[in-house]
Amino acid sequence: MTITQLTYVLAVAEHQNFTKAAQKTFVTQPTLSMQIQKLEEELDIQIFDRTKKPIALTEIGAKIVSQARNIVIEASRMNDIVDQEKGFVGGEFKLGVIPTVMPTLLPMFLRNFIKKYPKVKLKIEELNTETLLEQLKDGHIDAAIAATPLEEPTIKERPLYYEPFVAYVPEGHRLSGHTLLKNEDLDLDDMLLLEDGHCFRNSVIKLCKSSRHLENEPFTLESGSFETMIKLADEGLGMTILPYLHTLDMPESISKRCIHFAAPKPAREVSLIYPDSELKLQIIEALRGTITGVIKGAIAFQNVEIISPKSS
Amino acid sequence: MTITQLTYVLAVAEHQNFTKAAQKTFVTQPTLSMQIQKLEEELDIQIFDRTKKPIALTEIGAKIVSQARNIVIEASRMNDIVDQEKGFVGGEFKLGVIPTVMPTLLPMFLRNFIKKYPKVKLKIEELNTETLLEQLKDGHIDAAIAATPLEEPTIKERPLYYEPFVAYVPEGHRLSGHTLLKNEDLDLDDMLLLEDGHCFRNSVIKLCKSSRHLENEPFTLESGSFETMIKLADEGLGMTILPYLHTLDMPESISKRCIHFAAPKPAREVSLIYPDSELKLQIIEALRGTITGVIKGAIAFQNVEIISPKSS
DNA sequence: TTTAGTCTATAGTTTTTGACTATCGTAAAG
DNA sequence: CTTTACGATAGTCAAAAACTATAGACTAAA
Repeated sequence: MTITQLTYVLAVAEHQNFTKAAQKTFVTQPTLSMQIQKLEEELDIQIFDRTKKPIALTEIGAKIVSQARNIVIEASRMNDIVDQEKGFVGGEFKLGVIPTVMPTLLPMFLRNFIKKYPKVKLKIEELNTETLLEQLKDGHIDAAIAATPLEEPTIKERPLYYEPFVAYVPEGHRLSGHTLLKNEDLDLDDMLLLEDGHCFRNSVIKLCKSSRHLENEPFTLESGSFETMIKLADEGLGMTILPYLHTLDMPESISKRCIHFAAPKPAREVSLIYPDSELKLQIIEALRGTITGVIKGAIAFQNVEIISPKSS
Repeated sequence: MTITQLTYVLAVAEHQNFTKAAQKTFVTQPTLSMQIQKLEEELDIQIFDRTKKPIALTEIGAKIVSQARNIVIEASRMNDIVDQEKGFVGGEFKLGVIPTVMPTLLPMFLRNFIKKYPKVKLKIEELNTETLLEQLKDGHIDAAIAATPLEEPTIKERPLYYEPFVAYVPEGHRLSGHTLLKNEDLDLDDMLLLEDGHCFRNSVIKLCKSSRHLENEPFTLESGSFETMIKLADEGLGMTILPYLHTLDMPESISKRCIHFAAPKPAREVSLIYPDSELKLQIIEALRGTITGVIKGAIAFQNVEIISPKSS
């Protein structure tokens, strides 16, 4: 049994296809076939059921794969140890980011980060929280930025900052003219929401405690971007809630209609999350350091009330 | 990096000597030298400091070795998984046993065990608790039988049975003639103890709560075997405490001088202990099953008070 | 019912590497 | 100053891991 064989097994288990797995592991398909056969022979057990289409794991195969993953994770941690010792922070690093954080946070720290850690090949993907968690668990991404707390048992959370919610209230709206809002002022009925799948949507729904009817809305308008929602609000279709950082680079004409909440301000906790295998911890720490560094200038610590992103 | 290389590293780290490590891993010394060099080159780090005599780990080397151990343990667990699936219980298994349990428990279950699991090559060694724990931690033995609770963080305990203490009171002793004893009746002054290093000694000292002077005894007689202690007691040098199983195969002439304790009987907890890596768990389970099976016939469950073996 | 396409297994070959024997170099011990 | 102990190096061989080419099985479309 070799670590290489185990990575082959993991690749096949993931792609359910020898050919694709071979590409992903940068060997030819026969190589991969033979090595897996050899491992099966050595353990004297069938890992894959090749009669099924697509190829499937046998019962014992599933256990083998799970253990193989442990071994491969432990093995790759060896490099982490060495890197950490050398003070080297580099290599490929895949970061997932939720859509409502992506456009505001990224420009703030990315330049700093790649300057400070030029050897890290950062690959950033925009994904919703659900997909983020899946991909963290199966190792497709190394870490992610998401709204927390998520209370996932195998995922660790390191808070980065607390971002207050800000209300965007168009002219003529019943709340227009207020200087400070309270949670009780909100009503789901005239609230424009992000489309389903955004965790920010859940937070806003939670915020509107006075919600009368979560289902059976006669009609609702939902959009995928805050910019659209602001436009819809200006059309008189209601108000909306924005995360604070989104309000920073707005033209005066729009930002003047933003109303803050009274303390404790409702806010979302934005965290760096990663699997508890803690691979590439030195890069995760580097990311966290950079982000908290730049964010300090933008968000002063305030008296906040954290709104959980979890639905229900 | 291969698993083989890691086992070589572990062997060298353990023996602090390439030649011995090579013997233990069944390869020649140059093979081992080269593989370790190759690993050091791959990681671009020095694992061993070869200038020191005997050879020493570098600072980073110690971390590497620790992680190598993790990987090798996870790898060997792969076999466990396969064995468990096949219902196969076999292979070499090293069991440590404390001296005061060895002669009584072993004959009771050994025959049963090797009959039921003929493929297990059981290697049994008599060791004191301290050595037992060391060797469990560094993997020299797979499991052990010892008096518990030990409260070792990395060691798991599975109680096998509770063995009451029995007093051996020679003719003419102040307690002779009693039918039931109480803890308060005991006095360290006329108590014959096993020599230092036996955990049973600690238990007995704990049992004699009324001990006046743990140190500065004018003179004490200590022996390594219960048989000697019985003889010494018969010579009028005091009384002694025996574990219940020891009293079972005694001639009537001796057993008639054994006095039991009143409930709750002081007793020792005898457990199967093993590292929390839980390697060879299926053999450990097999052992536990066999022992608890045979012990049921010998020790009825009774109202007992557990005396910890830890010397406080 | 062919036929083309998709996948995995097999055959044959080359390259890599793990292991061996023999021997050297060096540092501590006699 | 030699001897011994121990790790490194050189050179060789065999096992094994990789590759290319292709066969065989199965699916789905013509």
